[in-house]
Amino acid sequence: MKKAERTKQFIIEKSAPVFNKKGVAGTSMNDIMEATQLAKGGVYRHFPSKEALSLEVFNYLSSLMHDAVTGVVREIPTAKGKLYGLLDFYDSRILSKWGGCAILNFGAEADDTNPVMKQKVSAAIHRFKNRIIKIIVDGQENGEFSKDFDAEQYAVKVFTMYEGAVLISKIENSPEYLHNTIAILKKEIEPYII
Amino acid sequence: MKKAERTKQFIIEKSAPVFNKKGVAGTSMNDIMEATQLAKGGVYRHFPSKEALSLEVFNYLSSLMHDAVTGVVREIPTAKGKLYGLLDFYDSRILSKWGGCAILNFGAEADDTNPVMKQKVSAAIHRFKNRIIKIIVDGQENGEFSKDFDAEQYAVKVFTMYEGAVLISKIENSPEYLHNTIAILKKEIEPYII
DNA sequence: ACAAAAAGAGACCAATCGTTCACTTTTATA
DNA sequence: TATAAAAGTGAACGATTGGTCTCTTTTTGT
Repeated sequence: MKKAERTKQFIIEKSAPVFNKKGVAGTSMNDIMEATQLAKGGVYRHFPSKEALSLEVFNYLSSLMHDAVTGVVREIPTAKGKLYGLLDFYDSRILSKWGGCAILNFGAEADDTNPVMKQKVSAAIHRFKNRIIKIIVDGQENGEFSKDFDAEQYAVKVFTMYEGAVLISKIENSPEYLHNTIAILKKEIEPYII
Repeated sequence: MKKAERTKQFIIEKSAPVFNKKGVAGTSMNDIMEATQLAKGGVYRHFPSKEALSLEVFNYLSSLMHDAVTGVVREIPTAKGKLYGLLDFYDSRILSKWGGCAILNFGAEADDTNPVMKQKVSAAIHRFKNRIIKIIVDGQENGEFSKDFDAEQYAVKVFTMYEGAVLISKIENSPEYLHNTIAILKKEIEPYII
């Protein structure tokens, strides 16, 4: 009863980079077998279908990222510090290692074909956005940021520029695009710091 | 001799929205047969493989967009007008009809798996970027824009925000994200207008 | 340590994949 | 309009797809 849970998680973790790099349609169950070193029966005992596995993989990747940012941000007391820390985190981690941003990869594939996945990506975007909004609003309430700092607008800007920067950085093989983009996003906070 | 060329182009045009929506791995030759109403032999006479077709489809979509923007921009005399016209075009056209931005769709799928496609996407990004840079530099040379308008930085910003905005607009089913993003990009030109 | 239950192995399945090819139909040329 | 060349058809190919099922192995509770 405990082994099952462990193996299920193991499969998710080993499959995650495969799905993230090759896409759901581009990943075969043989790829999963190879990544997990399990036979088919071993995988299908824990997941009813490839699609079900792919959904849990997106949940895993999405939560992994979200929790990591949460951990970084929690250690920082000020709203301004949280915002910079969050941006620095997005600058450093994601690229290359696991095949880029899951929201970008799964989102671009799912938007016209997979409503269930699409909704999960939508939820992940909302978490991404809402965390930034909350940090800014908190900062406004305790006097760190001026009231004319448009939290919603800035949050969307971080999302769009970040996703676009991940895309161009990966295609051009140059992390500098992401790095410069983060630098710009940081600079744009300054006018609103009190 | 002329029929062949016409049919080849016909196949590319009918396949384009299919590949753009479902992805290369997610599109089967049966999908292409259905979209073109041709039999398998009819398709394979003009393309040696599905991959070859997908590459020509990306070229087509990429050029289609580029040429359309070129057409819009050419009609406008001033650099400032060209820049606004270009942004307005990106705001109005792309979404929904053919399944979003080809650079985003093909790029996100290809970056970790398909070096040939990846290079084509890279070339498309360069064209996107270089056109914006040229407009700005021309505007600086004829005194429309101030010299401290960072052309490269702004061009990358347009790219990243545009691609990110297309992604969030499609996932959230709300074109307003793209619309607001374009509005922000327009506003950010103002300080540099002489 | 033992028996019952859970987990994993892997042969097997029908369906679909991308691709080929012998053939028929259409097109272009004279 | 006759004919050669080009274009398109569709059955068939082996490989691979996602998924099932029976059987063996491992884990678990006592």
